[in-house]
Amino acid sequence: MVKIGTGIGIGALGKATGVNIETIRYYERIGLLPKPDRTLAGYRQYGGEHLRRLSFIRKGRDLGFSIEAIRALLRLAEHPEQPCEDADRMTAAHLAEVERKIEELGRLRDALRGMAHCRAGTVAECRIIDALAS
Amino acid sequence: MVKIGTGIGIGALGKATGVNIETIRYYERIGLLPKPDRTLAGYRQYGGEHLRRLSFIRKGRDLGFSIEAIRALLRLAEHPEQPCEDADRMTAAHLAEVERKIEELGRLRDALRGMAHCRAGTVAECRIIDALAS
DNA sequence: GATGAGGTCTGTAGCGGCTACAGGGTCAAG
DNA sequence: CTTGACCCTGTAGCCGCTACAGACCTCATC
Repeated sequence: MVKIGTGIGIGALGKATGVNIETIRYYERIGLLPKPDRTLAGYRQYGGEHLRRLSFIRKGRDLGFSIEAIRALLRLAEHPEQPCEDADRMTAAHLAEVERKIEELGRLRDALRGMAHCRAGTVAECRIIDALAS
Repeated sequence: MVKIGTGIGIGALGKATGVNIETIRYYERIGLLPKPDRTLAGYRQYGGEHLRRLSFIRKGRDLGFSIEAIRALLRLAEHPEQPCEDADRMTAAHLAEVERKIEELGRLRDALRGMAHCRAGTVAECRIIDALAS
């Protein structure tokens, strides 16, 4: 291992953040995670800043924010003196979207519950098939 | 218009079923909807069977079934003498998946509600950014 | 018969957010 | 010196569409 400065490899970064290695490389490719230094052999070497940034991304993804939303939130986080209206607006919009999806899925669930557990016997009298075919 | 037999065009089929024209062609391409006859000019001509089948597909999609699930359900619907266990099992599995998603989104909603409506003022004290960065 | 508006055709590429290879290089331990 | 774990690049695939470009066809109107 040829070390240039101190840092961790992509595997360690992945373990530390819970992000798949391939995903980390993907984030680099789309410019979400800055390109790290490389060892002489060409291995990526990450530092604390990368770790923090990738954790941020991971948490944002876990909360369901889109990549573009996270990009915007990262830009905001880099400018602590700015007002946080934008972050608030984005979160509210995302929350509304999540609530909308919950309602939609709730309606779906009710529809599915209403037709499931068909004990008719054959497809000819099956309530499920019938619900779709009618 | 060169008519061969009687049938409706792709636009009329789309309107009748609420399915986008491009999507109809897509369904044909992936073998979900059988290839229709063509007029001499090469226009697709759909009949009642296509209409029924596409409605079935549409309803299945509205219920959130995957394309592959719908393919299986269509095969079932074509064999009315068979037992409908499979349809029941698929619906139950899908219902469970929908319920799982609802719970997951509920957790997401709670997390977002807990951090939203940040009135801190600047990003430096923003609860939203903080939640992601910490 | 010319024109224009709308419908339709094929083929291909793009979306989001990864994920999965193939085919190679690198490194440390035994 | 070999083994096995790690890492590299580049590309293609997943799902379910959607959006073109560039052509062709049909019909109503003048």
